[in-house]
Amino acid sequence: MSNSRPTIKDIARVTGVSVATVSRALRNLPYVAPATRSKVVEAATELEYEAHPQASRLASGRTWTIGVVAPQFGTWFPFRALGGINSVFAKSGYDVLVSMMTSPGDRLRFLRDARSFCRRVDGLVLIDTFVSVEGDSAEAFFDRPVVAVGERLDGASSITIDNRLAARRAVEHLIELGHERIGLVAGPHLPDLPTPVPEQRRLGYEDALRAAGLPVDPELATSGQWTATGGAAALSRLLECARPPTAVFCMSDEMAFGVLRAAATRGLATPGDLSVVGFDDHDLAGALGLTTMRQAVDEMGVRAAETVMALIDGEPVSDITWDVPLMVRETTSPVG
Amino acid sequence: MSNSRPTIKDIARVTGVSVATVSRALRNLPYVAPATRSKVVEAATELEYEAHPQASRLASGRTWTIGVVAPQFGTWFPFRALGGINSVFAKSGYDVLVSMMTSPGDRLRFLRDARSFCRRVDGLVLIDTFVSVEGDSAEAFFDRPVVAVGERLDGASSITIDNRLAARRAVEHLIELGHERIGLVAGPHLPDLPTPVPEQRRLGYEDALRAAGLPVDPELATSGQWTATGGAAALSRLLECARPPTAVFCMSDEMAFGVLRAAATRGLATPGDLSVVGFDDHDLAGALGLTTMRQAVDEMGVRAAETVMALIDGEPVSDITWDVPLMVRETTSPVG
DNA sequence: TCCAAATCTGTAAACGTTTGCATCCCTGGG
DNA sequence: CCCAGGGATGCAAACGTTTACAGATTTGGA
Repeated sequence: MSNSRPTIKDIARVTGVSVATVSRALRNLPYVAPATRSKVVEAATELEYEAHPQASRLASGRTWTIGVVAPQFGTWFPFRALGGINSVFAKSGYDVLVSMMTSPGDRLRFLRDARSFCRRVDGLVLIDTFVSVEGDSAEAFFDRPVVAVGERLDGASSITIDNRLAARRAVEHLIELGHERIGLVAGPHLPDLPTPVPEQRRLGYEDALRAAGLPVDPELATSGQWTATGGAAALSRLLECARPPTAVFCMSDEMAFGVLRAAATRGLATPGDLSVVGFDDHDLAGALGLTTMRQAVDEMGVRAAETVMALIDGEPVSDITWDVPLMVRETTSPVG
Repeated sequence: MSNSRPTIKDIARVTGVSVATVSRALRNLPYVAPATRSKVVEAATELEYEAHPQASRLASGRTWTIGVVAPQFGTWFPFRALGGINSVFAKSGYDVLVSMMTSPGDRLRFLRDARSFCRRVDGLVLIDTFVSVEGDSAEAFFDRPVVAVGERLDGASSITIDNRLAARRAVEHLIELGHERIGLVAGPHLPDLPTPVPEQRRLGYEDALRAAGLPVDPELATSGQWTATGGAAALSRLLECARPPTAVFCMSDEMAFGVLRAAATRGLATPGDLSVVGFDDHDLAGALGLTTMRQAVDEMGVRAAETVMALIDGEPVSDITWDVPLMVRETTSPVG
């Protein structure tokens, strides 16, 4: 009659043991006789039994679910990270619950909903959210282990990069090639997205210049709005300078793509007339030959997933700084 | 003492009614006196009560969760769709559980795990998965309402585009500009990803040529591997023809980006020497000035989300074909 | 005034697990 | 031979809701 799925009771009846023993046998708990265990396992496979997720979650308190919070507005970074995160959890038996913030302002909505969101998950991965948890530590506020990728958060493990150092390295690469007028295409500091990232990268840019004894010319720094279109516009502005740059450092690859495009439409050769270095190692960077700083986002995602599982298992909070290697490709060359 | 979250019993005790009444009051069920309801609601907000998700799921059978299955290998399309889907569910109180397929071969793993995955969700959105459900209809197999985006599935609602017609329109655009030698940069038909998409787009390409009385020259069709790098290589091959094309149609924007890049490094002007039209309207297409066929993925995602909710509410299966408008930008011009 | 229907509320049984505790059995050391 | 201790199992109480059912109360029409 009932073609619905078998319950633990069915297995118990078929094998002639109690539900408690079935439960223990199937979860590999100790104190189950080998013979009993195999009998139970056999019956379970036979009947295609699988524990009812909601029931076992209610009883055990474990949800076997990880919440991932990501911004929807930056498309490339979070998706890549999500891929890395997912690949780990798929193997480990965790479900992945995603919550996306559709606009920077959504951070507020998220914080308001956070407590109810948290009840559904055993742990949390925050990607580039830049939520600030007033007072409380993250773990206390969310009542769950938290790992943040791309940002640092009190009471949470974090997977970050050294934005300042990476930016400095990018600019040093240009300096080593002999460039002295180096433009900066910056991501703006959005008023409702309190990220220190653009500031850090700007400082790294200035670090490199100063260390080389070069002047920091404010005329050479302009905003690219974090978009390719904005990057194109930024280059136009830079080229109108009295002494235009021979190279530019862009805070993101997307902006660099815009710069590349704008240069091409103006008949400027890259890297002949203009060297360009980006930041991210976007999916398309390799194919388009863009020299850039590689942020290995998928690997960071993998690490984030492993870290949150470690936290759940009781290991202490940790901070990891990921390396950002320079990928030299075809958009940078000696000045000339 | 206990600082744990309040349960429905606490509300019942505080307000002096039974748990049943509390449950009914908070879920806006009928047969609750207005005075009682407001008293309960007040107490609930006061105590910051929120129903324990696992408990209510166990009791009601509703999970208030939607499963989204997406390929991880095509980065742009699924992430955009996920964004659209999420924006709807965030408002509707559904959680979004994602499962990503890390390789085309993962479709098999997914099918194996599908039944257990399904128990956690009320409905399913499949993005470009091309799973084939032997025999059963999708709804019967998954035991849940299903909507497929980018593909058609028996027993599921679907949100698709007319790939053949869209490709035809793209090529017609080139023909109208006077081009007669039109190359095709195709996505290959992967052996373990049974998608009809590349075949359909190829047919559309041929439709347009034939309708205009132009020959279909097999030398002008080559594979771009669905990647920018592959697109660049594809153009090299096309240019080695005895009579190279004056225009190319690419089955994806990513491949088109590669073509654009390869043209530039060869000193070919776009669109002066080579017109290019892509397919997708990738995030970067606008900024790079690529003429392309616009697949409004986020809107399709929104529609998919609405459709799965409709299915859950008992509405019948439906098929929607989404329009794919031509976005004329700066990579196509009259043959010269 | 009376009765049926409609509205409101409570009791208690699900939902399908997990787990603390008690029990029984077996083994081995003294 | 006895007893301690641990392995193996079962019983039954959670876990925190939802919901069928049954009373209780109110309403309205005759």
